[in-house]
Parts: sequence; structure tokens; C-alpha cells
Amino acid sequence: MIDKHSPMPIYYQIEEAIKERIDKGEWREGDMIPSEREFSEMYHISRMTVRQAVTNLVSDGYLIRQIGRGTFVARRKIQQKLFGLTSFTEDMKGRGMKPGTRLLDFRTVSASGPIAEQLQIPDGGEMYEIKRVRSADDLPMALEITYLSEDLVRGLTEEDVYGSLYGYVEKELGMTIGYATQELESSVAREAESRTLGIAEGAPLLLIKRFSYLEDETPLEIVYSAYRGDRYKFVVGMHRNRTDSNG
Amino acid sequence: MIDKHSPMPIYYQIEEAIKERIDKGEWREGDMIPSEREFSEMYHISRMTVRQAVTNLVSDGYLIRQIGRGTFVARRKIQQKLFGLTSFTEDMKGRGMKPGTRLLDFRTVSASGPIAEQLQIPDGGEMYEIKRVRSADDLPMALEITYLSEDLVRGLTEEDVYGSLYGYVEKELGMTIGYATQELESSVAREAESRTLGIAEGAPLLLIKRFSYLEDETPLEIVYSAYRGDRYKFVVGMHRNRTDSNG
DNA sequence: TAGTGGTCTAGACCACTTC
DNA sequence: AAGTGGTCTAGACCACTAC
Repeated sequence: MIDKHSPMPIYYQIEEAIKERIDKGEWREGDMIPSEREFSEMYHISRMTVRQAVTNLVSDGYLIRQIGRGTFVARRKIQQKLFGLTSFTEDMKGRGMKPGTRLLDFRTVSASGPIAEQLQIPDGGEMYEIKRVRSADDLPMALEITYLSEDLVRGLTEEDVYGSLYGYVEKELGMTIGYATQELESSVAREAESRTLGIAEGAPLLLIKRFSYLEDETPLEIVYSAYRGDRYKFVVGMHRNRTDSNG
Repeated sequence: MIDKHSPMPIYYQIEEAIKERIDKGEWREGDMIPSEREFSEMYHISRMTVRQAVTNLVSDGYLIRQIGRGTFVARRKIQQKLFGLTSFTEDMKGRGMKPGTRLLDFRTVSASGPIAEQLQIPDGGEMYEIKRVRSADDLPMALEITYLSEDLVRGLTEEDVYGSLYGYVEKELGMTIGYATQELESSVAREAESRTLGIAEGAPLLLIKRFSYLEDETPLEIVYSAYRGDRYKFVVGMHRNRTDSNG
């Protein structure tokens, strides 16, 4: 089951093996899994390598360690997804809905002001401006405006933005997305939004502003979204930091 | 600087030492910090111990590792807080505002229905129901209703809920908070909320439902909040999961 | 007492980046 | 070629939990 000569790291192979057993129901929520020493003997690898695998699965929310007792399968497996940054497409699929896109506008504009600054585009640089209506199960869900540095994702075409921009950046461009900050606020629909989203004026809107970054902190995109308040709930999982109390 | 005979783990001492140097500005954003081998020789400890410290600081957002290049101080230090779960009190302080509480109601009620189920309170058990108006700089910010299992935090008094419930649970009860899931949606104020929060009927409200859990996944609390849309933005940082693509 | 996870050592070889 | 982080080993002692 573990191939020591595979190019895949051993700890990664162990992670996959453990996750598979959990997914198959072989180990259920709350079950104790084999101890680190047992894994170590089972696969003929050192305990530190097992620990690396287990540590990763703990921080991914699959496992829980308890000193002196053992390591256990975490409950609420469904909620694990809530902790990860997702694209609209992934988000809707995760909710069991069919994501769709209507492209309103796709152009490059000269960068200036705070948007250019956030995207670290020098004076005179260009950026993509993409306006889309995102739908779920063929009904409008959100209005989105995305900005990207042209330099960073040069060659982006209209076809590329009908699906997941994150998917494109990761799979086609081979970049690694690191994190994003998001600001959410409550608002009400004005005339323009109500028409585009098919809701009444004054109906609740959830406004989201997102700044995405690559793993090395290169700014990737800015997204302004307006989600229909009657169809969309933003769901997020947050961990308590070890360092919070230090302020 | 490093005390090998201290009860504090060595890796933790290194973490603190690195954070201090960053906070003091000795190492600035984007700077390369000493290599793992340099730390290892500097403190006369093994490289694996250094790695444990650095790994923790990377996942806390302080450092960034780049293969073949080195380890660097992360940019956007201010945004590090965004990734951690905070109480209302901590949240407001982080925004530079003075948190306050007006207690509307504090009682124990018999648990039943989905709330009892979520809090894992058996039939016939009791739970605390706490209604508070939370203020920032002496102006109403949110209306909150909190439910806690009486069994878990037995002996809670009215005085305890004027400040941070998280602080009380962690410092007084010695429990460790693990994580929470939160659902956010946009709504508009009705008569009751508009009166309590001092806003107009129909004004935007940000509704937040929070389920908190201890480290061992014991459900700690349920909180329903209604934040004033004109005063409050929810801000959150999210990391891209290694496991997202696997769905 | 036996077993668990927590911490730590003193090495090793690898792929990668920089020069 | 030299230096970096990534992976891995084969042990060790500790505090804690369960019995």
C-alpha cells in the first residue's frame, strides 16, 4: 500500500490511505485510528514520518489528537469544506447546485487608483476587467466584477472565464493560490442590481469584496460580488488561533 | 535566549523569538530570515526542532517558505488576525473600538428541539439563554442571543456575560476553544430590531449564526446575531486547502 | 504498568535556486 | 558549487491516560 520508491512522499501516501479508510467508512467518526507507533511498524517507516501525515490531517480537520489517549476520526466531516477558500463554481457544486455564467463584459483597461495599487500594477499597466452574472441551477445568484493584472495572467480569453477562474489559474497556469481576505456586508438592491438579478428594489443583498493572493503573496485578483440575499448564505469555518490571546 | 531546561518547548521559544524580532521591526516584511541550519547552529538544537517552529509560524501566517530560496517574513502582517476565530469583544478591540454589553435577558430554560440537539443536551437538560445588545464606542452594534449547555459551563453568572464569553471559557474554565462554523446572510430590520439597534425599519442587517466547538468537538455555544449593516463589515481570511480539488 | 501523543536528536539524501 | 527547504531515519525521554 505504501511505495517507498514512489515520487510521492511517504507522508502523503499515508495521508491518502487514512483519508480513503475514513471515506469508505472503515474508520468512522469518533473512532480511534492506529497509534503512530502502529503505523510506523505497519508500513516500516519512522514514527516522525507518520507524525507528519497525521499532523497534516489534523490541521485539515480529518483527525483529532488527544494526549495519552490516541488519535480519532473527527466528527462533522461535512463541515471540513467550510474552512477552505473556494471559487464560485466550487462553492455552488459543493451546495449541490449547477453553476453557470453569463458574461456581461470582458476587457482590458489601464490600471489606476487603489485597484492598481492592490494588484501591484505599475503606472501605465493594464488589467482585465470582467463582469459576470453567476447563476445557480439557471437562476441568477450573484453579480461579479473581477480585476486581474494582465501581466500575471497574460493571454486570458473570454472562454477561460465561463468557468472557475481559480481552476484556470491552478490547472492551466500552474500557479498556487494561497489565501484571500474577504469583507462581507449587508446592503439592499438598487435599480440596476434588482434588474440584473431579478429581485425587487430594496431586497437584501450580500456584498462581498475579495482580495486573492498566490502562495508567495503575489496579489492575484480583486472581486466585488453582490449575492441575492434570498438565495445565498455565506458559510465559513474558523479555527481559534493559538496566538489570539497575545493580541 | 533559548533555555533548554525550561518547561516551555524549545520550538515554542524559537517561535516567540522570531515573532519578537518581526514585531520589533528587526526583520521586515519580505526579508529573508536565517536558514534552518543557521538557527540550528545558533541555538545548538537540531534542525527538525527549528522546522517545527518555522512550520507553526508559516501556518500562522508569519512566515513564507520558498524551496531553494529561503524563508521570508510574510507581508500583510495586519491581516493575520483575520484568520482566527474571535469573540465580539476581541473583534471590536481589533477594530480599535470600545466594546460594551447591555444585558437584556439571562436565564436557564429547558432544552428542546434543534438547539438542544446541536448542543448535545439530553432530554430534560437545561441551557442558558442570554440576550445581549453589543455596542461599539457606546453605540449599538448587534443584537445577540446565545445558548450554552448548563452542564458544560455550570455556575455561569450575569457578571460573566458582560465581557467576552470566549475569554471566560478559556481563562476561568480552562477549556480550549477549537473552531466555529458561521453562516452569514443579508436581511432587513423589522420593527423590533430597528428599535433595539436604533436604525430604521428596512435598513440592512447582517445575520450571523455561529456554532462554536471545543478542541475535542464538544459543542460549546450557539449564537444568533443581527449586526447593523451600516456599521459592521465581517472580515475573514481564508486559506486555499491542499485538498479542495479532491472535492 | 502499558500505551499514547509531545518533544527532541544528529544525522542523511533529495530537488531546487542562485551564482 | 553552494546553499536552501523537503523528506526521512532510528532512536530517545517526557507527561498524560487508562486500567
